[in-house]
Amino acid sequence: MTTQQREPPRAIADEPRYPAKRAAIARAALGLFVRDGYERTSVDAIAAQAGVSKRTVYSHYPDKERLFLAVVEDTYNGLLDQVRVIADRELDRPGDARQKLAGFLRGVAREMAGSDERAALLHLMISEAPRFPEILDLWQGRRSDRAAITPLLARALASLPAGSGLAIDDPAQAAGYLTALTLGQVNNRGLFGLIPLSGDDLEAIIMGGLDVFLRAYRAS
Amino acid sequence: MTTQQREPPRAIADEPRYPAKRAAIARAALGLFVRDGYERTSVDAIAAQAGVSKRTVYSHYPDKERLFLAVVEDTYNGLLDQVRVIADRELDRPGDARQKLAGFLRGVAREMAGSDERAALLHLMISEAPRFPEILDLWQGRRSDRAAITPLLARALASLPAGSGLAIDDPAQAAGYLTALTLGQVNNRGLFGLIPLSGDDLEAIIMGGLDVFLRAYRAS
DNA sequence: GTCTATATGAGGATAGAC
DNA sequence: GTCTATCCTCATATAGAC
Repeated sequence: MTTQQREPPRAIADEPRYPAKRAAIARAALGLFVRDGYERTSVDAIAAQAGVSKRTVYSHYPDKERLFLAVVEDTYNGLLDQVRVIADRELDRPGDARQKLAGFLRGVAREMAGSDERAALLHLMISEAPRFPEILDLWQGRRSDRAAITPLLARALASLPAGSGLAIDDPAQAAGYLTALTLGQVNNRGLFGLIPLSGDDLEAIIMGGLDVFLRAYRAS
Repeated sequence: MTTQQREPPRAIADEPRYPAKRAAIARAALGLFVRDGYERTSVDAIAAQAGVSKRTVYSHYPDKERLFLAVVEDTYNGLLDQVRVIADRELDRPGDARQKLAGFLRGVAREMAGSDERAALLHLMISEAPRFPEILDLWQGRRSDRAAITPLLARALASLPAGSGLAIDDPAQAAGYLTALTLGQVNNRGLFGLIPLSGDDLEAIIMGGLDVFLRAYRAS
């Protein structure tokens, strides 16, 4: 047994490491899953779309289910990471409550509805959740350390200064209502990414809902 | 050609008339479709569940797609009919605005979330909408003469007397916000029937959302 | 990368029951 | 003459083998 000079990419049981091919597979799988759903997407089609052989797919992922869960989880976590970035940028900067909340909600709405794939991911998750308990866990934050949207809003609402003109006694509950009035409306009107919403639509929905919220919670 | 004395159930091309069997098929199909989704439900399973042969399924419905659309449309229309009944009972009776709206919204929420099949129907419609344009039409009211929920609320809001304590200049828009705060929340929290909601949950969501709405639109 | 084993589904067809 | 039970064909899928 001679010692090896170079370490070729090792093929460990289920997870060889050819990052480029793995990424191509994941991208192809995501695109097809969100377009056609889990059941109607064949591993053959994913391999073809990724430009690899089916064998290569199965050398990176043990089976179709785990490929599906992996790409959903990765994409969803990426979306939550983006939400975090938007929160850091918009919620902590100077300005009145309306400006801060509008900046955050607009940013998140554009992030969700702006890209077809991101928008359709939520639709895919809802559609397949009954058959994949892991997706329910993801949705409810039990499978990720990323902060979800409503808790971020709750924190922002809780930290509003006294002079903000708002009277919020239960920030978590209020954040739920604000989400329902804005992002929830985006999801419902767009049927979770099914019906494309224009930037103007998004703006009208977000700002209209935000103003209803502010009227309900204005200090009197 | 002798005239016939009795008219046996005629087998017209696609639609013979054995109402009992047809109903059994429709019931079985609905149950399996909402539980497993369109793709994972086989016509064999539907036939078995209905206690008929597969051939009989195909003698009542030309193919799986149209069976699916028929049961979805019938069930959805039945749900809208129920909403209409609740509206007639709750919205037109005496009482203040809060009582009337609460009665209506609570009734609709219970109708939607109370029965597993009714709740899961919305989930099924959303899930399969990308592949069935007819479902999008149904959802958007282009395929049925039934009034949808938000227009009923808009009419109720528009007819509130001046002394109601509410100031609503755009009833249609306000109805949208009220729906988002109440029934939209029910759908989002319960993931469209995926997560069961107790009666107490429903009550808290509906009344909380309604009170936010009333605060936002109170005459000042 | 192709080839194969195995399974499952849609939809049609045939033979018999009542 | 309509419904049931069964078989058949064709297409397509997963997963593994070479």
